[in-house]
Amino acid sequence: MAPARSFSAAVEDYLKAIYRLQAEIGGPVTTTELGGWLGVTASSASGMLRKLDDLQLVSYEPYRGVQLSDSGWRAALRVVRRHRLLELFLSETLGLPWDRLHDEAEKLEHALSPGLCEVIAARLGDPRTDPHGDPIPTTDGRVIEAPSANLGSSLPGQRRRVVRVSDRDPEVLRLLTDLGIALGDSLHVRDVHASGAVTVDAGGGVHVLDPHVVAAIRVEANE
Amino acid sequence: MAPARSFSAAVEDYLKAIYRLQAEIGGPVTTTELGGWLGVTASSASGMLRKLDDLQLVSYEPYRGVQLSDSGWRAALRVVRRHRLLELFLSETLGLPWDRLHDEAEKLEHALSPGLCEVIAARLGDPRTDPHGDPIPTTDGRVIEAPSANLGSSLPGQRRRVVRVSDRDPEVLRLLTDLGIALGDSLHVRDVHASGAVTVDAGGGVHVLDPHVVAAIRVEANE
DNA sequence: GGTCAGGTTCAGGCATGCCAAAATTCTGAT
DNA sequence: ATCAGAATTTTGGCATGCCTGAACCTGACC
Repeated sequence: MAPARSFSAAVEDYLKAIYRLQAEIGGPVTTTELGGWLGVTASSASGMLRKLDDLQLVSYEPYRGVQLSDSGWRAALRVVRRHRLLELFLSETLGLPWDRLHDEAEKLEHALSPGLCEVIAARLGDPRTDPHGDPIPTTDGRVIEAPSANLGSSLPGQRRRVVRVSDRDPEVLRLLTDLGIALGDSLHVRDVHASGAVTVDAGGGVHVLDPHVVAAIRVEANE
Repeated sequence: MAPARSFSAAVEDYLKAIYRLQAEIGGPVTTTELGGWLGVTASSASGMLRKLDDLQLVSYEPYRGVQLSDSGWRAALRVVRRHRLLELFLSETLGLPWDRLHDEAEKLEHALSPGLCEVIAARLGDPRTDPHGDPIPTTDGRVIEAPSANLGSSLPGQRRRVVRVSDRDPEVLRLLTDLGIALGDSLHVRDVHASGAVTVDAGGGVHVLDPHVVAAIRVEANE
């Protein structure tokens, strides 16, 4: 079994970012993408990537992009697990609205000990998903991604259930709250515009969701 | 009203340590004491003190010791508030035993946003004391210290109630748990030894508490 | 094989820590 | 009361981690 050392907050943030970007674009992650995502310059990212490579957390070919190594992958999942458990914990125990969960968890996750993390998990009944529908990795490093599709790939007339919403942009989450759209809700797709906007009937009313919002919403794969 | 900036974890730790030591010894705090408390060399502490003085958080006379300034005092109380609320929160929501609270809170306190802190406070019903009996400072910077005395200053024959136990040493807390002594319990003082040890009847049995343990226990001032 | 967007390296900044050496204050003996 | 040695404190030099901007490479494409 891996030593499961603990890493600096910066290292954890990089690992998590690489994990997320890699999943999103399905291939090696670019220095600039990474820096952009983390809000640091490309030169900072480049420097850190060399370090992560030395630590064997990523495999990094200069000028070619990065990918998580096996141990980097496991380390990233540990951080993601902490993050998502914290989001759920804050939501359950404090009733924090979902648009505030991400930022708070982002800060706390680096200070959460593995021991306390598991106490929280146990208390929550070893949950599988967080309040945004994101799967919570297990302690032994598995993630069960329920198949889902972008709302934008829906066709007019379809009825789709919201199964996952990106926690990255609080604005979007607040908007959805205001529109009365929550996780698990069923949306009737009325129209898919060329611009990427989608018109949906959410039960409470008909709304035009702009592309930015559409991109944040994932729906069940079929039905 | 003060700007209430936010400080680095290191700065917060120094402020909290100065706050605590100042209260304990009732006067300016020494560089070496501070370093010892924080597990850092005196030279590191000295360097930080100059910085804190520049930030106007302390008044620092080289070679003469430090004292918190007004704004340093308020900043320290904010950290203490976060720490103690977290301890209570972890205890209430997770049932974490009191010997594990301090260390977890110590790490989390630097990552807890003011907003979330107040959500927690509200959820707990704006409590006044934490699980060790330490008073929780209010948002406007007041601390109500209930009068209490060291267990060691008791006299044989007295009956004293445990109102506060130092959270600094988990060992002591575990020992007390094992002996069945908890906050609020009544102790019958049997004997006070020259060594500083105290023999008590705790209801569940008679125990000789060594000076280290005695020093951690505070009892109600009178009865 | 030149161009240029993207990537890397270099020099340097800030925060914090350490050790060793210098400075200061304290203490106890005369 | 004084002063030498002990104890404490500060300073200076250096290390690490992470960041930045500027200058310099690379490699993919025309």
